[in-house]
Amino acid sequence: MRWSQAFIPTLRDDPADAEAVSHKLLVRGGFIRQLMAGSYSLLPLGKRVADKITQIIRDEMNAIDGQEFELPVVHPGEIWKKTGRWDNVEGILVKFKDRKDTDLLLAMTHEEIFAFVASELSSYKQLPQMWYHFQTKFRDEARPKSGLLRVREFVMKDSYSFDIDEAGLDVQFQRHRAAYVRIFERLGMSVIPVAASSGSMGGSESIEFMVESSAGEDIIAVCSSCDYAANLERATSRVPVATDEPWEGDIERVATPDIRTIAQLAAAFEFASADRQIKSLAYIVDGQLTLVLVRGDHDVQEQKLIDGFGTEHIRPAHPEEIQEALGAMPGSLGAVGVTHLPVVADPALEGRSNMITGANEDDWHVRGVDIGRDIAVGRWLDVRAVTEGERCPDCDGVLALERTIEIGHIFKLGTYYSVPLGASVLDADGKEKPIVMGSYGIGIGRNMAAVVENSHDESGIVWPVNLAPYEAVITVVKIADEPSMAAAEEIYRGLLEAGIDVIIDDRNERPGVKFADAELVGIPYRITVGPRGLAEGIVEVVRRSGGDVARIALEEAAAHVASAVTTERF
RNA sequence: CGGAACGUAGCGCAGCGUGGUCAGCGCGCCGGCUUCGGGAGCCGGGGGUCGCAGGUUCGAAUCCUGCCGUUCCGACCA
Repeated sequence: MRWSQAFIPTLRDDPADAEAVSHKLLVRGGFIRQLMAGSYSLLPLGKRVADKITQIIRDEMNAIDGQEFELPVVHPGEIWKKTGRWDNVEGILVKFKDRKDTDLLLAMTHEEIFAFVASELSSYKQLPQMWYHFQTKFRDEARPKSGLLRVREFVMKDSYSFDIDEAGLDVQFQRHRAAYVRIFERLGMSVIPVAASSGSMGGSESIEFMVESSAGEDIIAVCSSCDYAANLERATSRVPVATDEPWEGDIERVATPDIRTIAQLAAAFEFASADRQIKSLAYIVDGQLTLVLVRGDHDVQEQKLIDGFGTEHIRPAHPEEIQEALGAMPGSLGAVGVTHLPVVADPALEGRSNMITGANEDDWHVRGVDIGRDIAVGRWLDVRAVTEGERCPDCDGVLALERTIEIGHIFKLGTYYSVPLGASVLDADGKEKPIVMGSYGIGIGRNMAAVVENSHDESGIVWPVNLAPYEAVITVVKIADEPSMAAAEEIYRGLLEAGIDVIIDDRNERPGVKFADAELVGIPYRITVGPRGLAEGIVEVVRRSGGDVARIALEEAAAHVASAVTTERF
């Protein structure tokens, strides 16, 4: 490719509406342009990178016996009604009608359609199967942001496994896990697989693949000394066993005028430090007001409530609802003596005594509370958000919290989709059994952005050779100088013959402009050809990553760079 | 969905308070000359229904109303 003929619209200034580094650099480097909120056009450079990511994923999917499909992006509503998602998925699912007034939708994922195709399977002898495709998804996200990191329309590689039983699913799940680790390695990212919440749509186990980034939206807890890592949505930790000072006798009322918060109470009474308090939160769970108790210095992780109760219909109760149910306002709530409402408590409270909590009467608390004796806990449920510095649940290490981007996610689905869609086979005994499914996704654009988040400097993007839109650029310092052009053309031909993705910068621009563009775009190797070097028979080879400069004889330049590029590919 | 900000040339912005040569600047773009190893200089150009629609006014980028769009914080995110 000749740069003078290429459409590579680089910009000097950051786009005004970009915040994330990857967003700024991908726009400035001429990789993407926004069409509307959460929707981007891939320009030639962006398309080249996306294709390389796609090919790496395809390789690895094929390596675990995946078979590539291509399913439609517009689906009949009917199929989604069978699994319930037509009605259950709120907001992000775009529905519309065709001219015959048939309900249609834009695919936000493809479980239904793959399961529908899989209903053609009839015998356990045909299993296992592993199917995948690269296809556009549309999710009408309430808040797209950060360029390619969170969009509404995007291409995802999603694969689906089909097995006769859980044991088979385990195998496919583990194969995917290993394949994903290889994929992210080849994309140049150090990935952290973490245990994740599987959401409410079926599924027993899920692993998210996270990469550290300040632009990320997820927080994970990582152990300093073992391989424990989990999304904060389900991370756990060991809480040191508390030894409560003994309290003789019954609970005692304490007047606490105008005290509404844990901190105020702790400040007011020396016996009421936050870890001695019981925080009582009122949630509406499936329409039922429910008390959720955690230690005063702990916070509730709402996803744990959702997972624990198995419903997404959870929200904090309104003050009026609380007043009606408990006779007091938030700030004075407690579960002592509460038997008419479900009470859920975090295990960190188990066995505690001599605690203090709200009296369900404004301006009053009670002290001397023994959880086992005084509170009718209906269910112990880990609902607590882990915090930085707590002890690892698996070893003696300490947990650190890290902000991350989710770049892949694998799920065990079970029979959630196969049952309603009739995807079943006969087993060896001639009995009909629903196919056990798994689903596994990687977003192409988000991965492109994640790589940029992790690999850039002040000058621009630093692509790994595996993803670079061009692996080498030949920068002709002075195109009017005929020996320079001739030498550059010679190297160009040599690299093309060696199968290197090369672009020759033959623009009539000043050298500084070309250098800056090459760095912004992030091409791994730059060969600078100019009169100064040619006078000595050499050209310069600059490595984008690290900036090493090598002076190479003109005749050897193409072979030198071809060899460097080839050894870096994997 | 709650809160906030913004919308003027391809990009980045000023101008709106106190309506009237306010249609402007920088970069980019086109032509010319000089330059040419880190985002050149000079000269000359092209380019905008001031997001859209109403309204107020003799007169609206500027004031009022409505709408649309984009971004940020939060909620949400199979």
